[in-house]
Amino acid sequence: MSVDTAEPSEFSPRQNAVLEQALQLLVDGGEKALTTSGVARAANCSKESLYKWFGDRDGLLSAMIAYQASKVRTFERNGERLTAASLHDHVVIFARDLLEVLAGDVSLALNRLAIGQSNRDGSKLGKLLLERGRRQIDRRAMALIDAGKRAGLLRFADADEAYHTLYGLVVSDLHVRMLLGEPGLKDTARQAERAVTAFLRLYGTDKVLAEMPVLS
Amino acid sequence: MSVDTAEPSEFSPRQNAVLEQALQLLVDGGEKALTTSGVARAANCSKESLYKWFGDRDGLLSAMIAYQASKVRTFERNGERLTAASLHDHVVIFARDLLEVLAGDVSLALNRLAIGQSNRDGSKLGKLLLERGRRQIDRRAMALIDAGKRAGLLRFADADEAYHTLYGLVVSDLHVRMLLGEPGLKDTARQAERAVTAFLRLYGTDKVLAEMPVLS
DNA sequence: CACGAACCGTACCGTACGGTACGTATATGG
DNA sequence: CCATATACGTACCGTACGGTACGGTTCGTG
Repeated sequence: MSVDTAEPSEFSPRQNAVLEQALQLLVDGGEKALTTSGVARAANCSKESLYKWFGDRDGLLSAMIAYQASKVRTFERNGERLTAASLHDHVVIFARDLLEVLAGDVSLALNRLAIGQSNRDGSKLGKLLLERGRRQIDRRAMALIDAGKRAGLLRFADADEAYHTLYGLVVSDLHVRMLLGEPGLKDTARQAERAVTAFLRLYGTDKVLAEMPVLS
Repeated sequence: MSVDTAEPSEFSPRQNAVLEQALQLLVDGGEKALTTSGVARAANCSKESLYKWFGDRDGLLSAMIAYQASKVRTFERNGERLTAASLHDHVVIFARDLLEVLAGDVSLALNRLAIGQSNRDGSKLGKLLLERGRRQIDRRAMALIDAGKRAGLLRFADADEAYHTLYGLVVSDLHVRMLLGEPGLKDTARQAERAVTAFLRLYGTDKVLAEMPVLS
């Protein structure tokens, strides 16, 4: 396992601590609770410092996204040989991780924030969130899918298409429902298993299909 | 074709016109642009009337959702006999309609609004949006899927599970990306076709699979 | 015509936010 | 010991919003 190297802390430790407090505030009370005065009070810093460090409120929001993205690191698979069983397991683990990330407090809060602003700031935050937050997980999935293809376990023409199919099967409308505040959507395990079964049925080669339960 | 009977206009025509203006304002400028004064000005009505009709700002937002939901009516299939080809076509049409609805200006604006508020109002708007906005499309899809099963074209144990699979295949992460403001996601036709192909491959009986192109 | 209800336009109030300015404390470096 | 920089805390300003009050106007009804 090798961890991705992140640019070492875009911000100073003090600033990171402030951003942490800001995220906590956002998670607890939503965007409305995220006032510059509130952040300063919660983080024991001055508003003047906030504006010096982050420019303005939007800069603070961007910094929060960048900071959170820098915290979430995803591990690359090592190059061990894939079998039908281990591919299945890896994809299931990926699916669960994906659902877990999307269901996280901070992730939901930041997505809500970016979505709420997306039609008045030209979707600056949204772009940031997609680029910094999703690239990691996208790369991990693509690497996994590609490895499956090289091992003769998966078959597809367009890897991106296959990945988006997997994503849709795993997430369905869960993300939007969670963003809308629907409670009780935590049964990720079964959902992940079903999604992976369907994905392998669609893209698996005979080697994989042979080990799957028959359609009853 | 029979149109669903909607409770005839929860609001007066004048109020509907006001809500229409409010929606326009929301679409154009986001939540921040949706001020009570702005709505009153745009709709040529008084703030006092707004508060008399809708109680407070939240009541106005709820009314906007209810009004929009009352506008979107979906048609029920008539009971003609389904064949493999017509099932395919109907599902494709459904998929396209679904993407078209989700990509609509007003739909996106209302979803953004509800999501933005969902962690400070106990997700009242979110619940409303899911209940009033989604039930129609859900029912249409369930009816279609059920008809497919009765015609011996589809096979599944849990219709809800099958529907969510279809939804995920069709929408993938498109909805969230659109909510985040990502531009250029309008190639719905191909996306719908691919999704339906995958869905039928997963849930179609031999009658359906026989008419599908082989996996190359 | 007279009366009342509904409604419009505007002015107003309290509040809370984003952003700025200032006085003070702490720390670093010569 | 002084000088400079950094940051804290507080007070302040302008603005804009949600919500209310009020006078004037339209319109339906007896």
